[in-house]
Amino acid sequence: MKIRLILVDDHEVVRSGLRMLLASESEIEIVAEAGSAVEAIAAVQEHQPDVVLMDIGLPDMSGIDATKELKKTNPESAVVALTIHEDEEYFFRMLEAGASGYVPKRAAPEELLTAIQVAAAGEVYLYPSLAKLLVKDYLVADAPARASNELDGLTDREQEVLAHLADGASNAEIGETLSISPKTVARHRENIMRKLNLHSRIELVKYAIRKGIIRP
Amino acid sequence: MKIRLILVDDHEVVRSGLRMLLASESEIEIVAEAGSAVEAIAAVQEHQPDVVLMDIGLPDMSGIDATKELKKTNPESAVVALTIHEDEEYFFRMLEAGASGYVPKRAAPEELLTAIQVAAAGEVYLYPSLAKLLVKDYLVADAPARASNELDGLTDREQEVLAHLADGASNAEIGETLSISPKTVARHRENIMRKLNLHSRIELVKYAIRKGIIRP
DNA sequence: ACATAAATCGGTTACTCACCCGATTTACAA
DNA sequence: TTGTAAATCGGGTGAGTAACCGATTTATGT
Repeated sequence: MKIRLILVDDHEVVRSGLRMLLASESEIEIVAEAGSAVEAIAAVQEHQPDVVLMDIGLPDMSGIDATKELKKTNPESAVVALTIHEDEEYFFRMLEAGASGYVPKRAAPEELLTAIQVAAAGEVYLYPSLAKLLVKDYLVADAPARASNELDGLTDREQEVLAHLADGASNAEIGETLSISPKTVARHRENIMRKLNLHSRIELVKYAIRKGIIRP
Repeated sequence: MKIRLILVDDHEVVRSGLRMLLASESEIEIVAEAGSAVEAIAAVQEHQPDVVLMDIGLPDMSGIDATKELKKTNPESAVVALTIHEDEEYFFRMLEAGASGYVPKRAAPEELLTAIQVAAAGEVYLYPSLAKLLVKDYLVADAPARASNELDGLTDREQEVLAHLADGASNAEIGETLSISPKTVARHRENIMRKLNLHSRIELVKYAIRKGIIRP
């Protein structure tokens, strides 16, 4: 079963180069080409390819927006970005648009072939320098959740009360669920606020979200 | 400049197989081997390799914890996980431990070589099925930020007031900064709460964080 | 010209909050 | 044994909140 592919790039020379390169691969069949975003969208709807090799710098619309359009009508067609851009910005926006692969034009030809095969198989190919960016993003994004467990000297009971406070419960409600007096809850709250140097329930909520105690 | 590598796996046969495979690559030099986590940590401190090829299922300590230890003392040594596990769980925990690559044992030998070279170059190699997991995680994690801009019919002024409310300001403070009566601020707050079906400032804070209006 | 929405201002009321004061019991460590 | 810390309970006060009621002015559009 051949991989049915559409080439999208506004430069004829680039397309012919890619055609030559990919023609040597018997697994790949180029069913159409496009020099603009609108041509690409039309070609995809007509041919329903397995993979779309998408440039980002197109004359009429960015490859990112083109990919979003494609994914609306033909979500089964995998999109591989092939571009000169190696910035964080373009990379992440292409992922959000629904791309299954991202390969800079400076990459080795074998890497492009790999990316196409991977995308056709429903997986994701990330060029190493960009994989690094994504991992970095993952680590900083989930950092707060992992940075918890150090709750600045709060006792067990205080942490328990904090969880309910941040959830939006009143002193009375918390007292009921924990089977203690609302005044005791208020006392715990005072101690929490003093220890954390916070002065309102809203600051408590933000603190709890930062520490991963509750979700927004 | 050869890539100096340490093999970590508790099965002698696996190590000898990898030794054979990697010996054929002139770029790679195996400087040590280890059959357990403690051996691995000692070997890394002694040889300071460019890359550590790390199994996860070790007898004394998991490869994940071993990687964490390694990264504390020798952060320059890149770790590539080579394992039978393809679960989300192990993969993400290995990333958090500081791995620069993750290759399942079922992968093709060339992919392992690529991963080692990529890791030695300071980049990150992700096997496609796992890259897909990471991209998926990225898309769901950042979904709230992108889901904003649709602020459920709030007027400009209401959004402005909401931002200050979620920041923790009182009606009086907001009135001062916006040069309007605190009663007007309260009125805006009422309208906001009715439109969003929220009933406390704390819920407003969580809403604002979900929508990306403020940071926790 | 009339309707609609937005933005503004005022009053009232029950409730909660944040902060202060006091206290006892329990438990664990110096 | 004598602290110290944690957890519990209570009173009091001024400020703020959430919820209703009312109103006017100013656009914007039909």
